[in-house]
Amino acid sequence: MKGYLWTGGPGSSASEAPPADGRLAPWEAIAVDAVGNVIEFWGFKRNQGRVWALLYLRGEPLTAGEIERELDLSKGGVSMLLRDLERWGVIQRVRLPQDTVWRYGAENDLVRMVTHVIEEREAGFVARIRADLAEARRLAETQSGLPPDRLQRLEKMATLAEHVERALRLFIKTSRLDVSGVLSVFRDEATGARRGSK
Amino acid sequence: MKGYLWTGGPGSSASEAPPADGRLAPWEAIAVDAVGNVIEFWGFKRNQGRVWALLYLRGEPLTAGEIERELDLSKGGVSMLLRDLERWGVIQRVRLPQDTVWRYGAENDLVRMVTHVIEEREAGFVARIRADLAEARRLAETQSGLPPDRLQRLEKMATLAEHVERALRLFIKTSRLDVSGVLSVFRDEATGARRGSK
DNA sequence: GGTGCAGTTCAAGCGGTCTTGAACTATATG
DNA sequence: CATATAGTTCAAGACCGCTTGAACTGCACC
Repeated sequence: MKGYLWTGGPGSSASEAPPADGRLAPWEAIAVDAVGNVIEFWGFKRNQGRVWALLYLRGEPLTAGEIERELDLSKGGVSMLLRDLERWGVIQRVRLPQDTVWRYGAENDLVRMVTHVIEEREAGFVARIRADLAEARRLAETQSGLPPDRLQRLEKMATLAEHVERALRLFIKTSRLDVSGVLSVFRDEATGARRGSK
Repeated sequence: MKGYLWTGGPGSSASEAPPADGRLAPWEAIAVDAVGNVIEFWGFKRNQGRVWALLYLRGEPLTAGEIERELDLSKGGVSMLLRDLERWGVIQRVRLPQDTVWRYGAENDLVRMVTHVIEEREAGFVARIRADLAEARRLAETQSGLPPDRLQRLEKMATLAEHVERALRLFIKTSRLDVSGVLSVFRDEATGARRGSK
């Protein structure tokens, strides 16, 4: 997640999508890219978001080949993306009765996955920072001729880090709660729809 | 902000710093790198964080040359980093009375800067996503033969986006409040210390 | 067993940002 | 004015993750 999120001009980012392949409807392309942008913003791959979004919007499971064509991705790429998404539990691999090929359907817990991964990532990251600052403090304290104000500033740094950490935790908890309401709605309708179709 | 934050092994990230230049004390190197990691995590350049941290820890203004040596950076790089930091108001350029060269001192509003930039970035980003999803919905509605459940899923997507947005806003507000207390302490002590020294 | 298609793996290339280092400008000093 | 040092700019290249595409595996069907 870097500045390149903003390098695009005033125009809508989605409209920059290359007019590549075959069937993807314009409104689908826009929605799919929007999700792709969000997911990239959160530190995942853009195409992971796009694949999930396509599967979610379609409502019924697609084959790898279909995904490949719709999103104009390479065979190998699709394989890896699907593996990641499946491992994280945001898509499901199904084999329909009289069918010989795997199909992939969207689960609805994208948000749960994002918060989960973020939580894990953030927690580990923050822990490392804390450990580093603690180590620095330990080393600094053993130094004999160190001016006291320097040590003080180091300690303030550590304090600040702790507060940021608390804020982060709170955010994750809050966003989870906030989103879970929406999620349940998601779940109810969407699974019903998928079961109903095809 | 990407996965490369985690590619480092189990060891502390700070300890991987190359044993390059001259004077930087070990505890300083660790603290400086820790801040660098945080700042990179938030979408800035690692070295921007390292420069600020060095200036903050030292308490008194340094010259560009000193920074260059301490952090083992190139002349040109230091110049650009300092310009960025100054523009954002997190360091201050000062010329001491009987001195001919510029020196740079840390301001204490690093956090204010981070939340500010994040706020701006996030707001613009979220707005774009919303616009894209709205556009997609508009297009989808004009389609005649579209199954109603598809449209429904698109709408749910938009709803979800709004909720995430709300959560984000809340986070920024909260973290600001939470951190402002710490900040004031920072300000009091640190400016005093800087004024007192040299 | 042979053929064809679905799916996986991974080295190589691409596209992006960050850093470097040399040329250039500005400023102080003899 | 000449010289030296501080500071800026920017093209070239380092660096790094993502995607591609070809080789490979697995499986079904003839």
